[in-house]
Amino acid sequence: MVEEIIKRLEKVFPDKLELNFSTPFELVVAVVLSAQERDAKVNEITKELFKKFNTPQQFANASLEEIEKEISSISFYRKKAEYIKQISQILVEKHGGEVPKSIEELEKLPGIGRKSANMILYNAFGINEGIAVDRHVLRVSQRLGLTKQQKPEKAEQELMKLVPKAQWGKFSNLLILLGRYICTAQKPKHSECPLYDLCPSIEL
DNA sequence: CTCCCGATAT
DNA sequence: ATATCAGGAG
Repeated sequence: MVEEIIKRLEKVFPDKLELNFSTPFELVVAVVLSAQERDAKVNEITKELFKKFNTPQQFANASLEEIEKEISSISFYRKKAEYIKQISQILVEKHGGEVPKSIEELEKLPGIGRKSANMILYNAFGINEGIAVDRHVLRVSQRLGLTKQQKPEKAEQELMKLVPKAQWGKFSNLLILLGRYICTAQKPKHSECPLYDLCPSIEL
């Protein structure tokens, strides 16, 4: 079931995020900005933002106001500016300016939770330590009958048993795109879905 | 569970 | 008008 899902989705979607980034650190910033926000919007903002600052050192030295100004059209921009500055300071002071490659260290960063940590590990470093379960992955997994859990952390535990470890990151990336474009929250586009015939939610 | 927060789809 | 959006912290 899961193998078939991945096989079909791979034909339609790429195994990557739609967030633009050129370094692991840029991905960290983009992921923080993407909370409750659309990727297109984040990309609009990071395009200009990364011209001004794109290293932890630069963000750590920037004032909160400078950062806020660059991202003010995004949701929760004050909190996000604060997180980005704090993360930058921590990376400079405790990680030699590098993004840590463990889920424990990533989760300690303010504004980075389990979902973001998983997303960064796979998409920056190719590491499969967990499955990033966001709203899309949760919704699509439930509709496909892969889990009935309502909480992302619980759903992740169940999904990790169903999906081969080597495919965790890919699975998440593919389900996000399916959820974004086809298996949408409202009015899912069943007729365009590559998983139409194996989805238990359709003939209800 | 509430707050953070603005843009956009419906 | 208002519901929702690639969450996380307190």
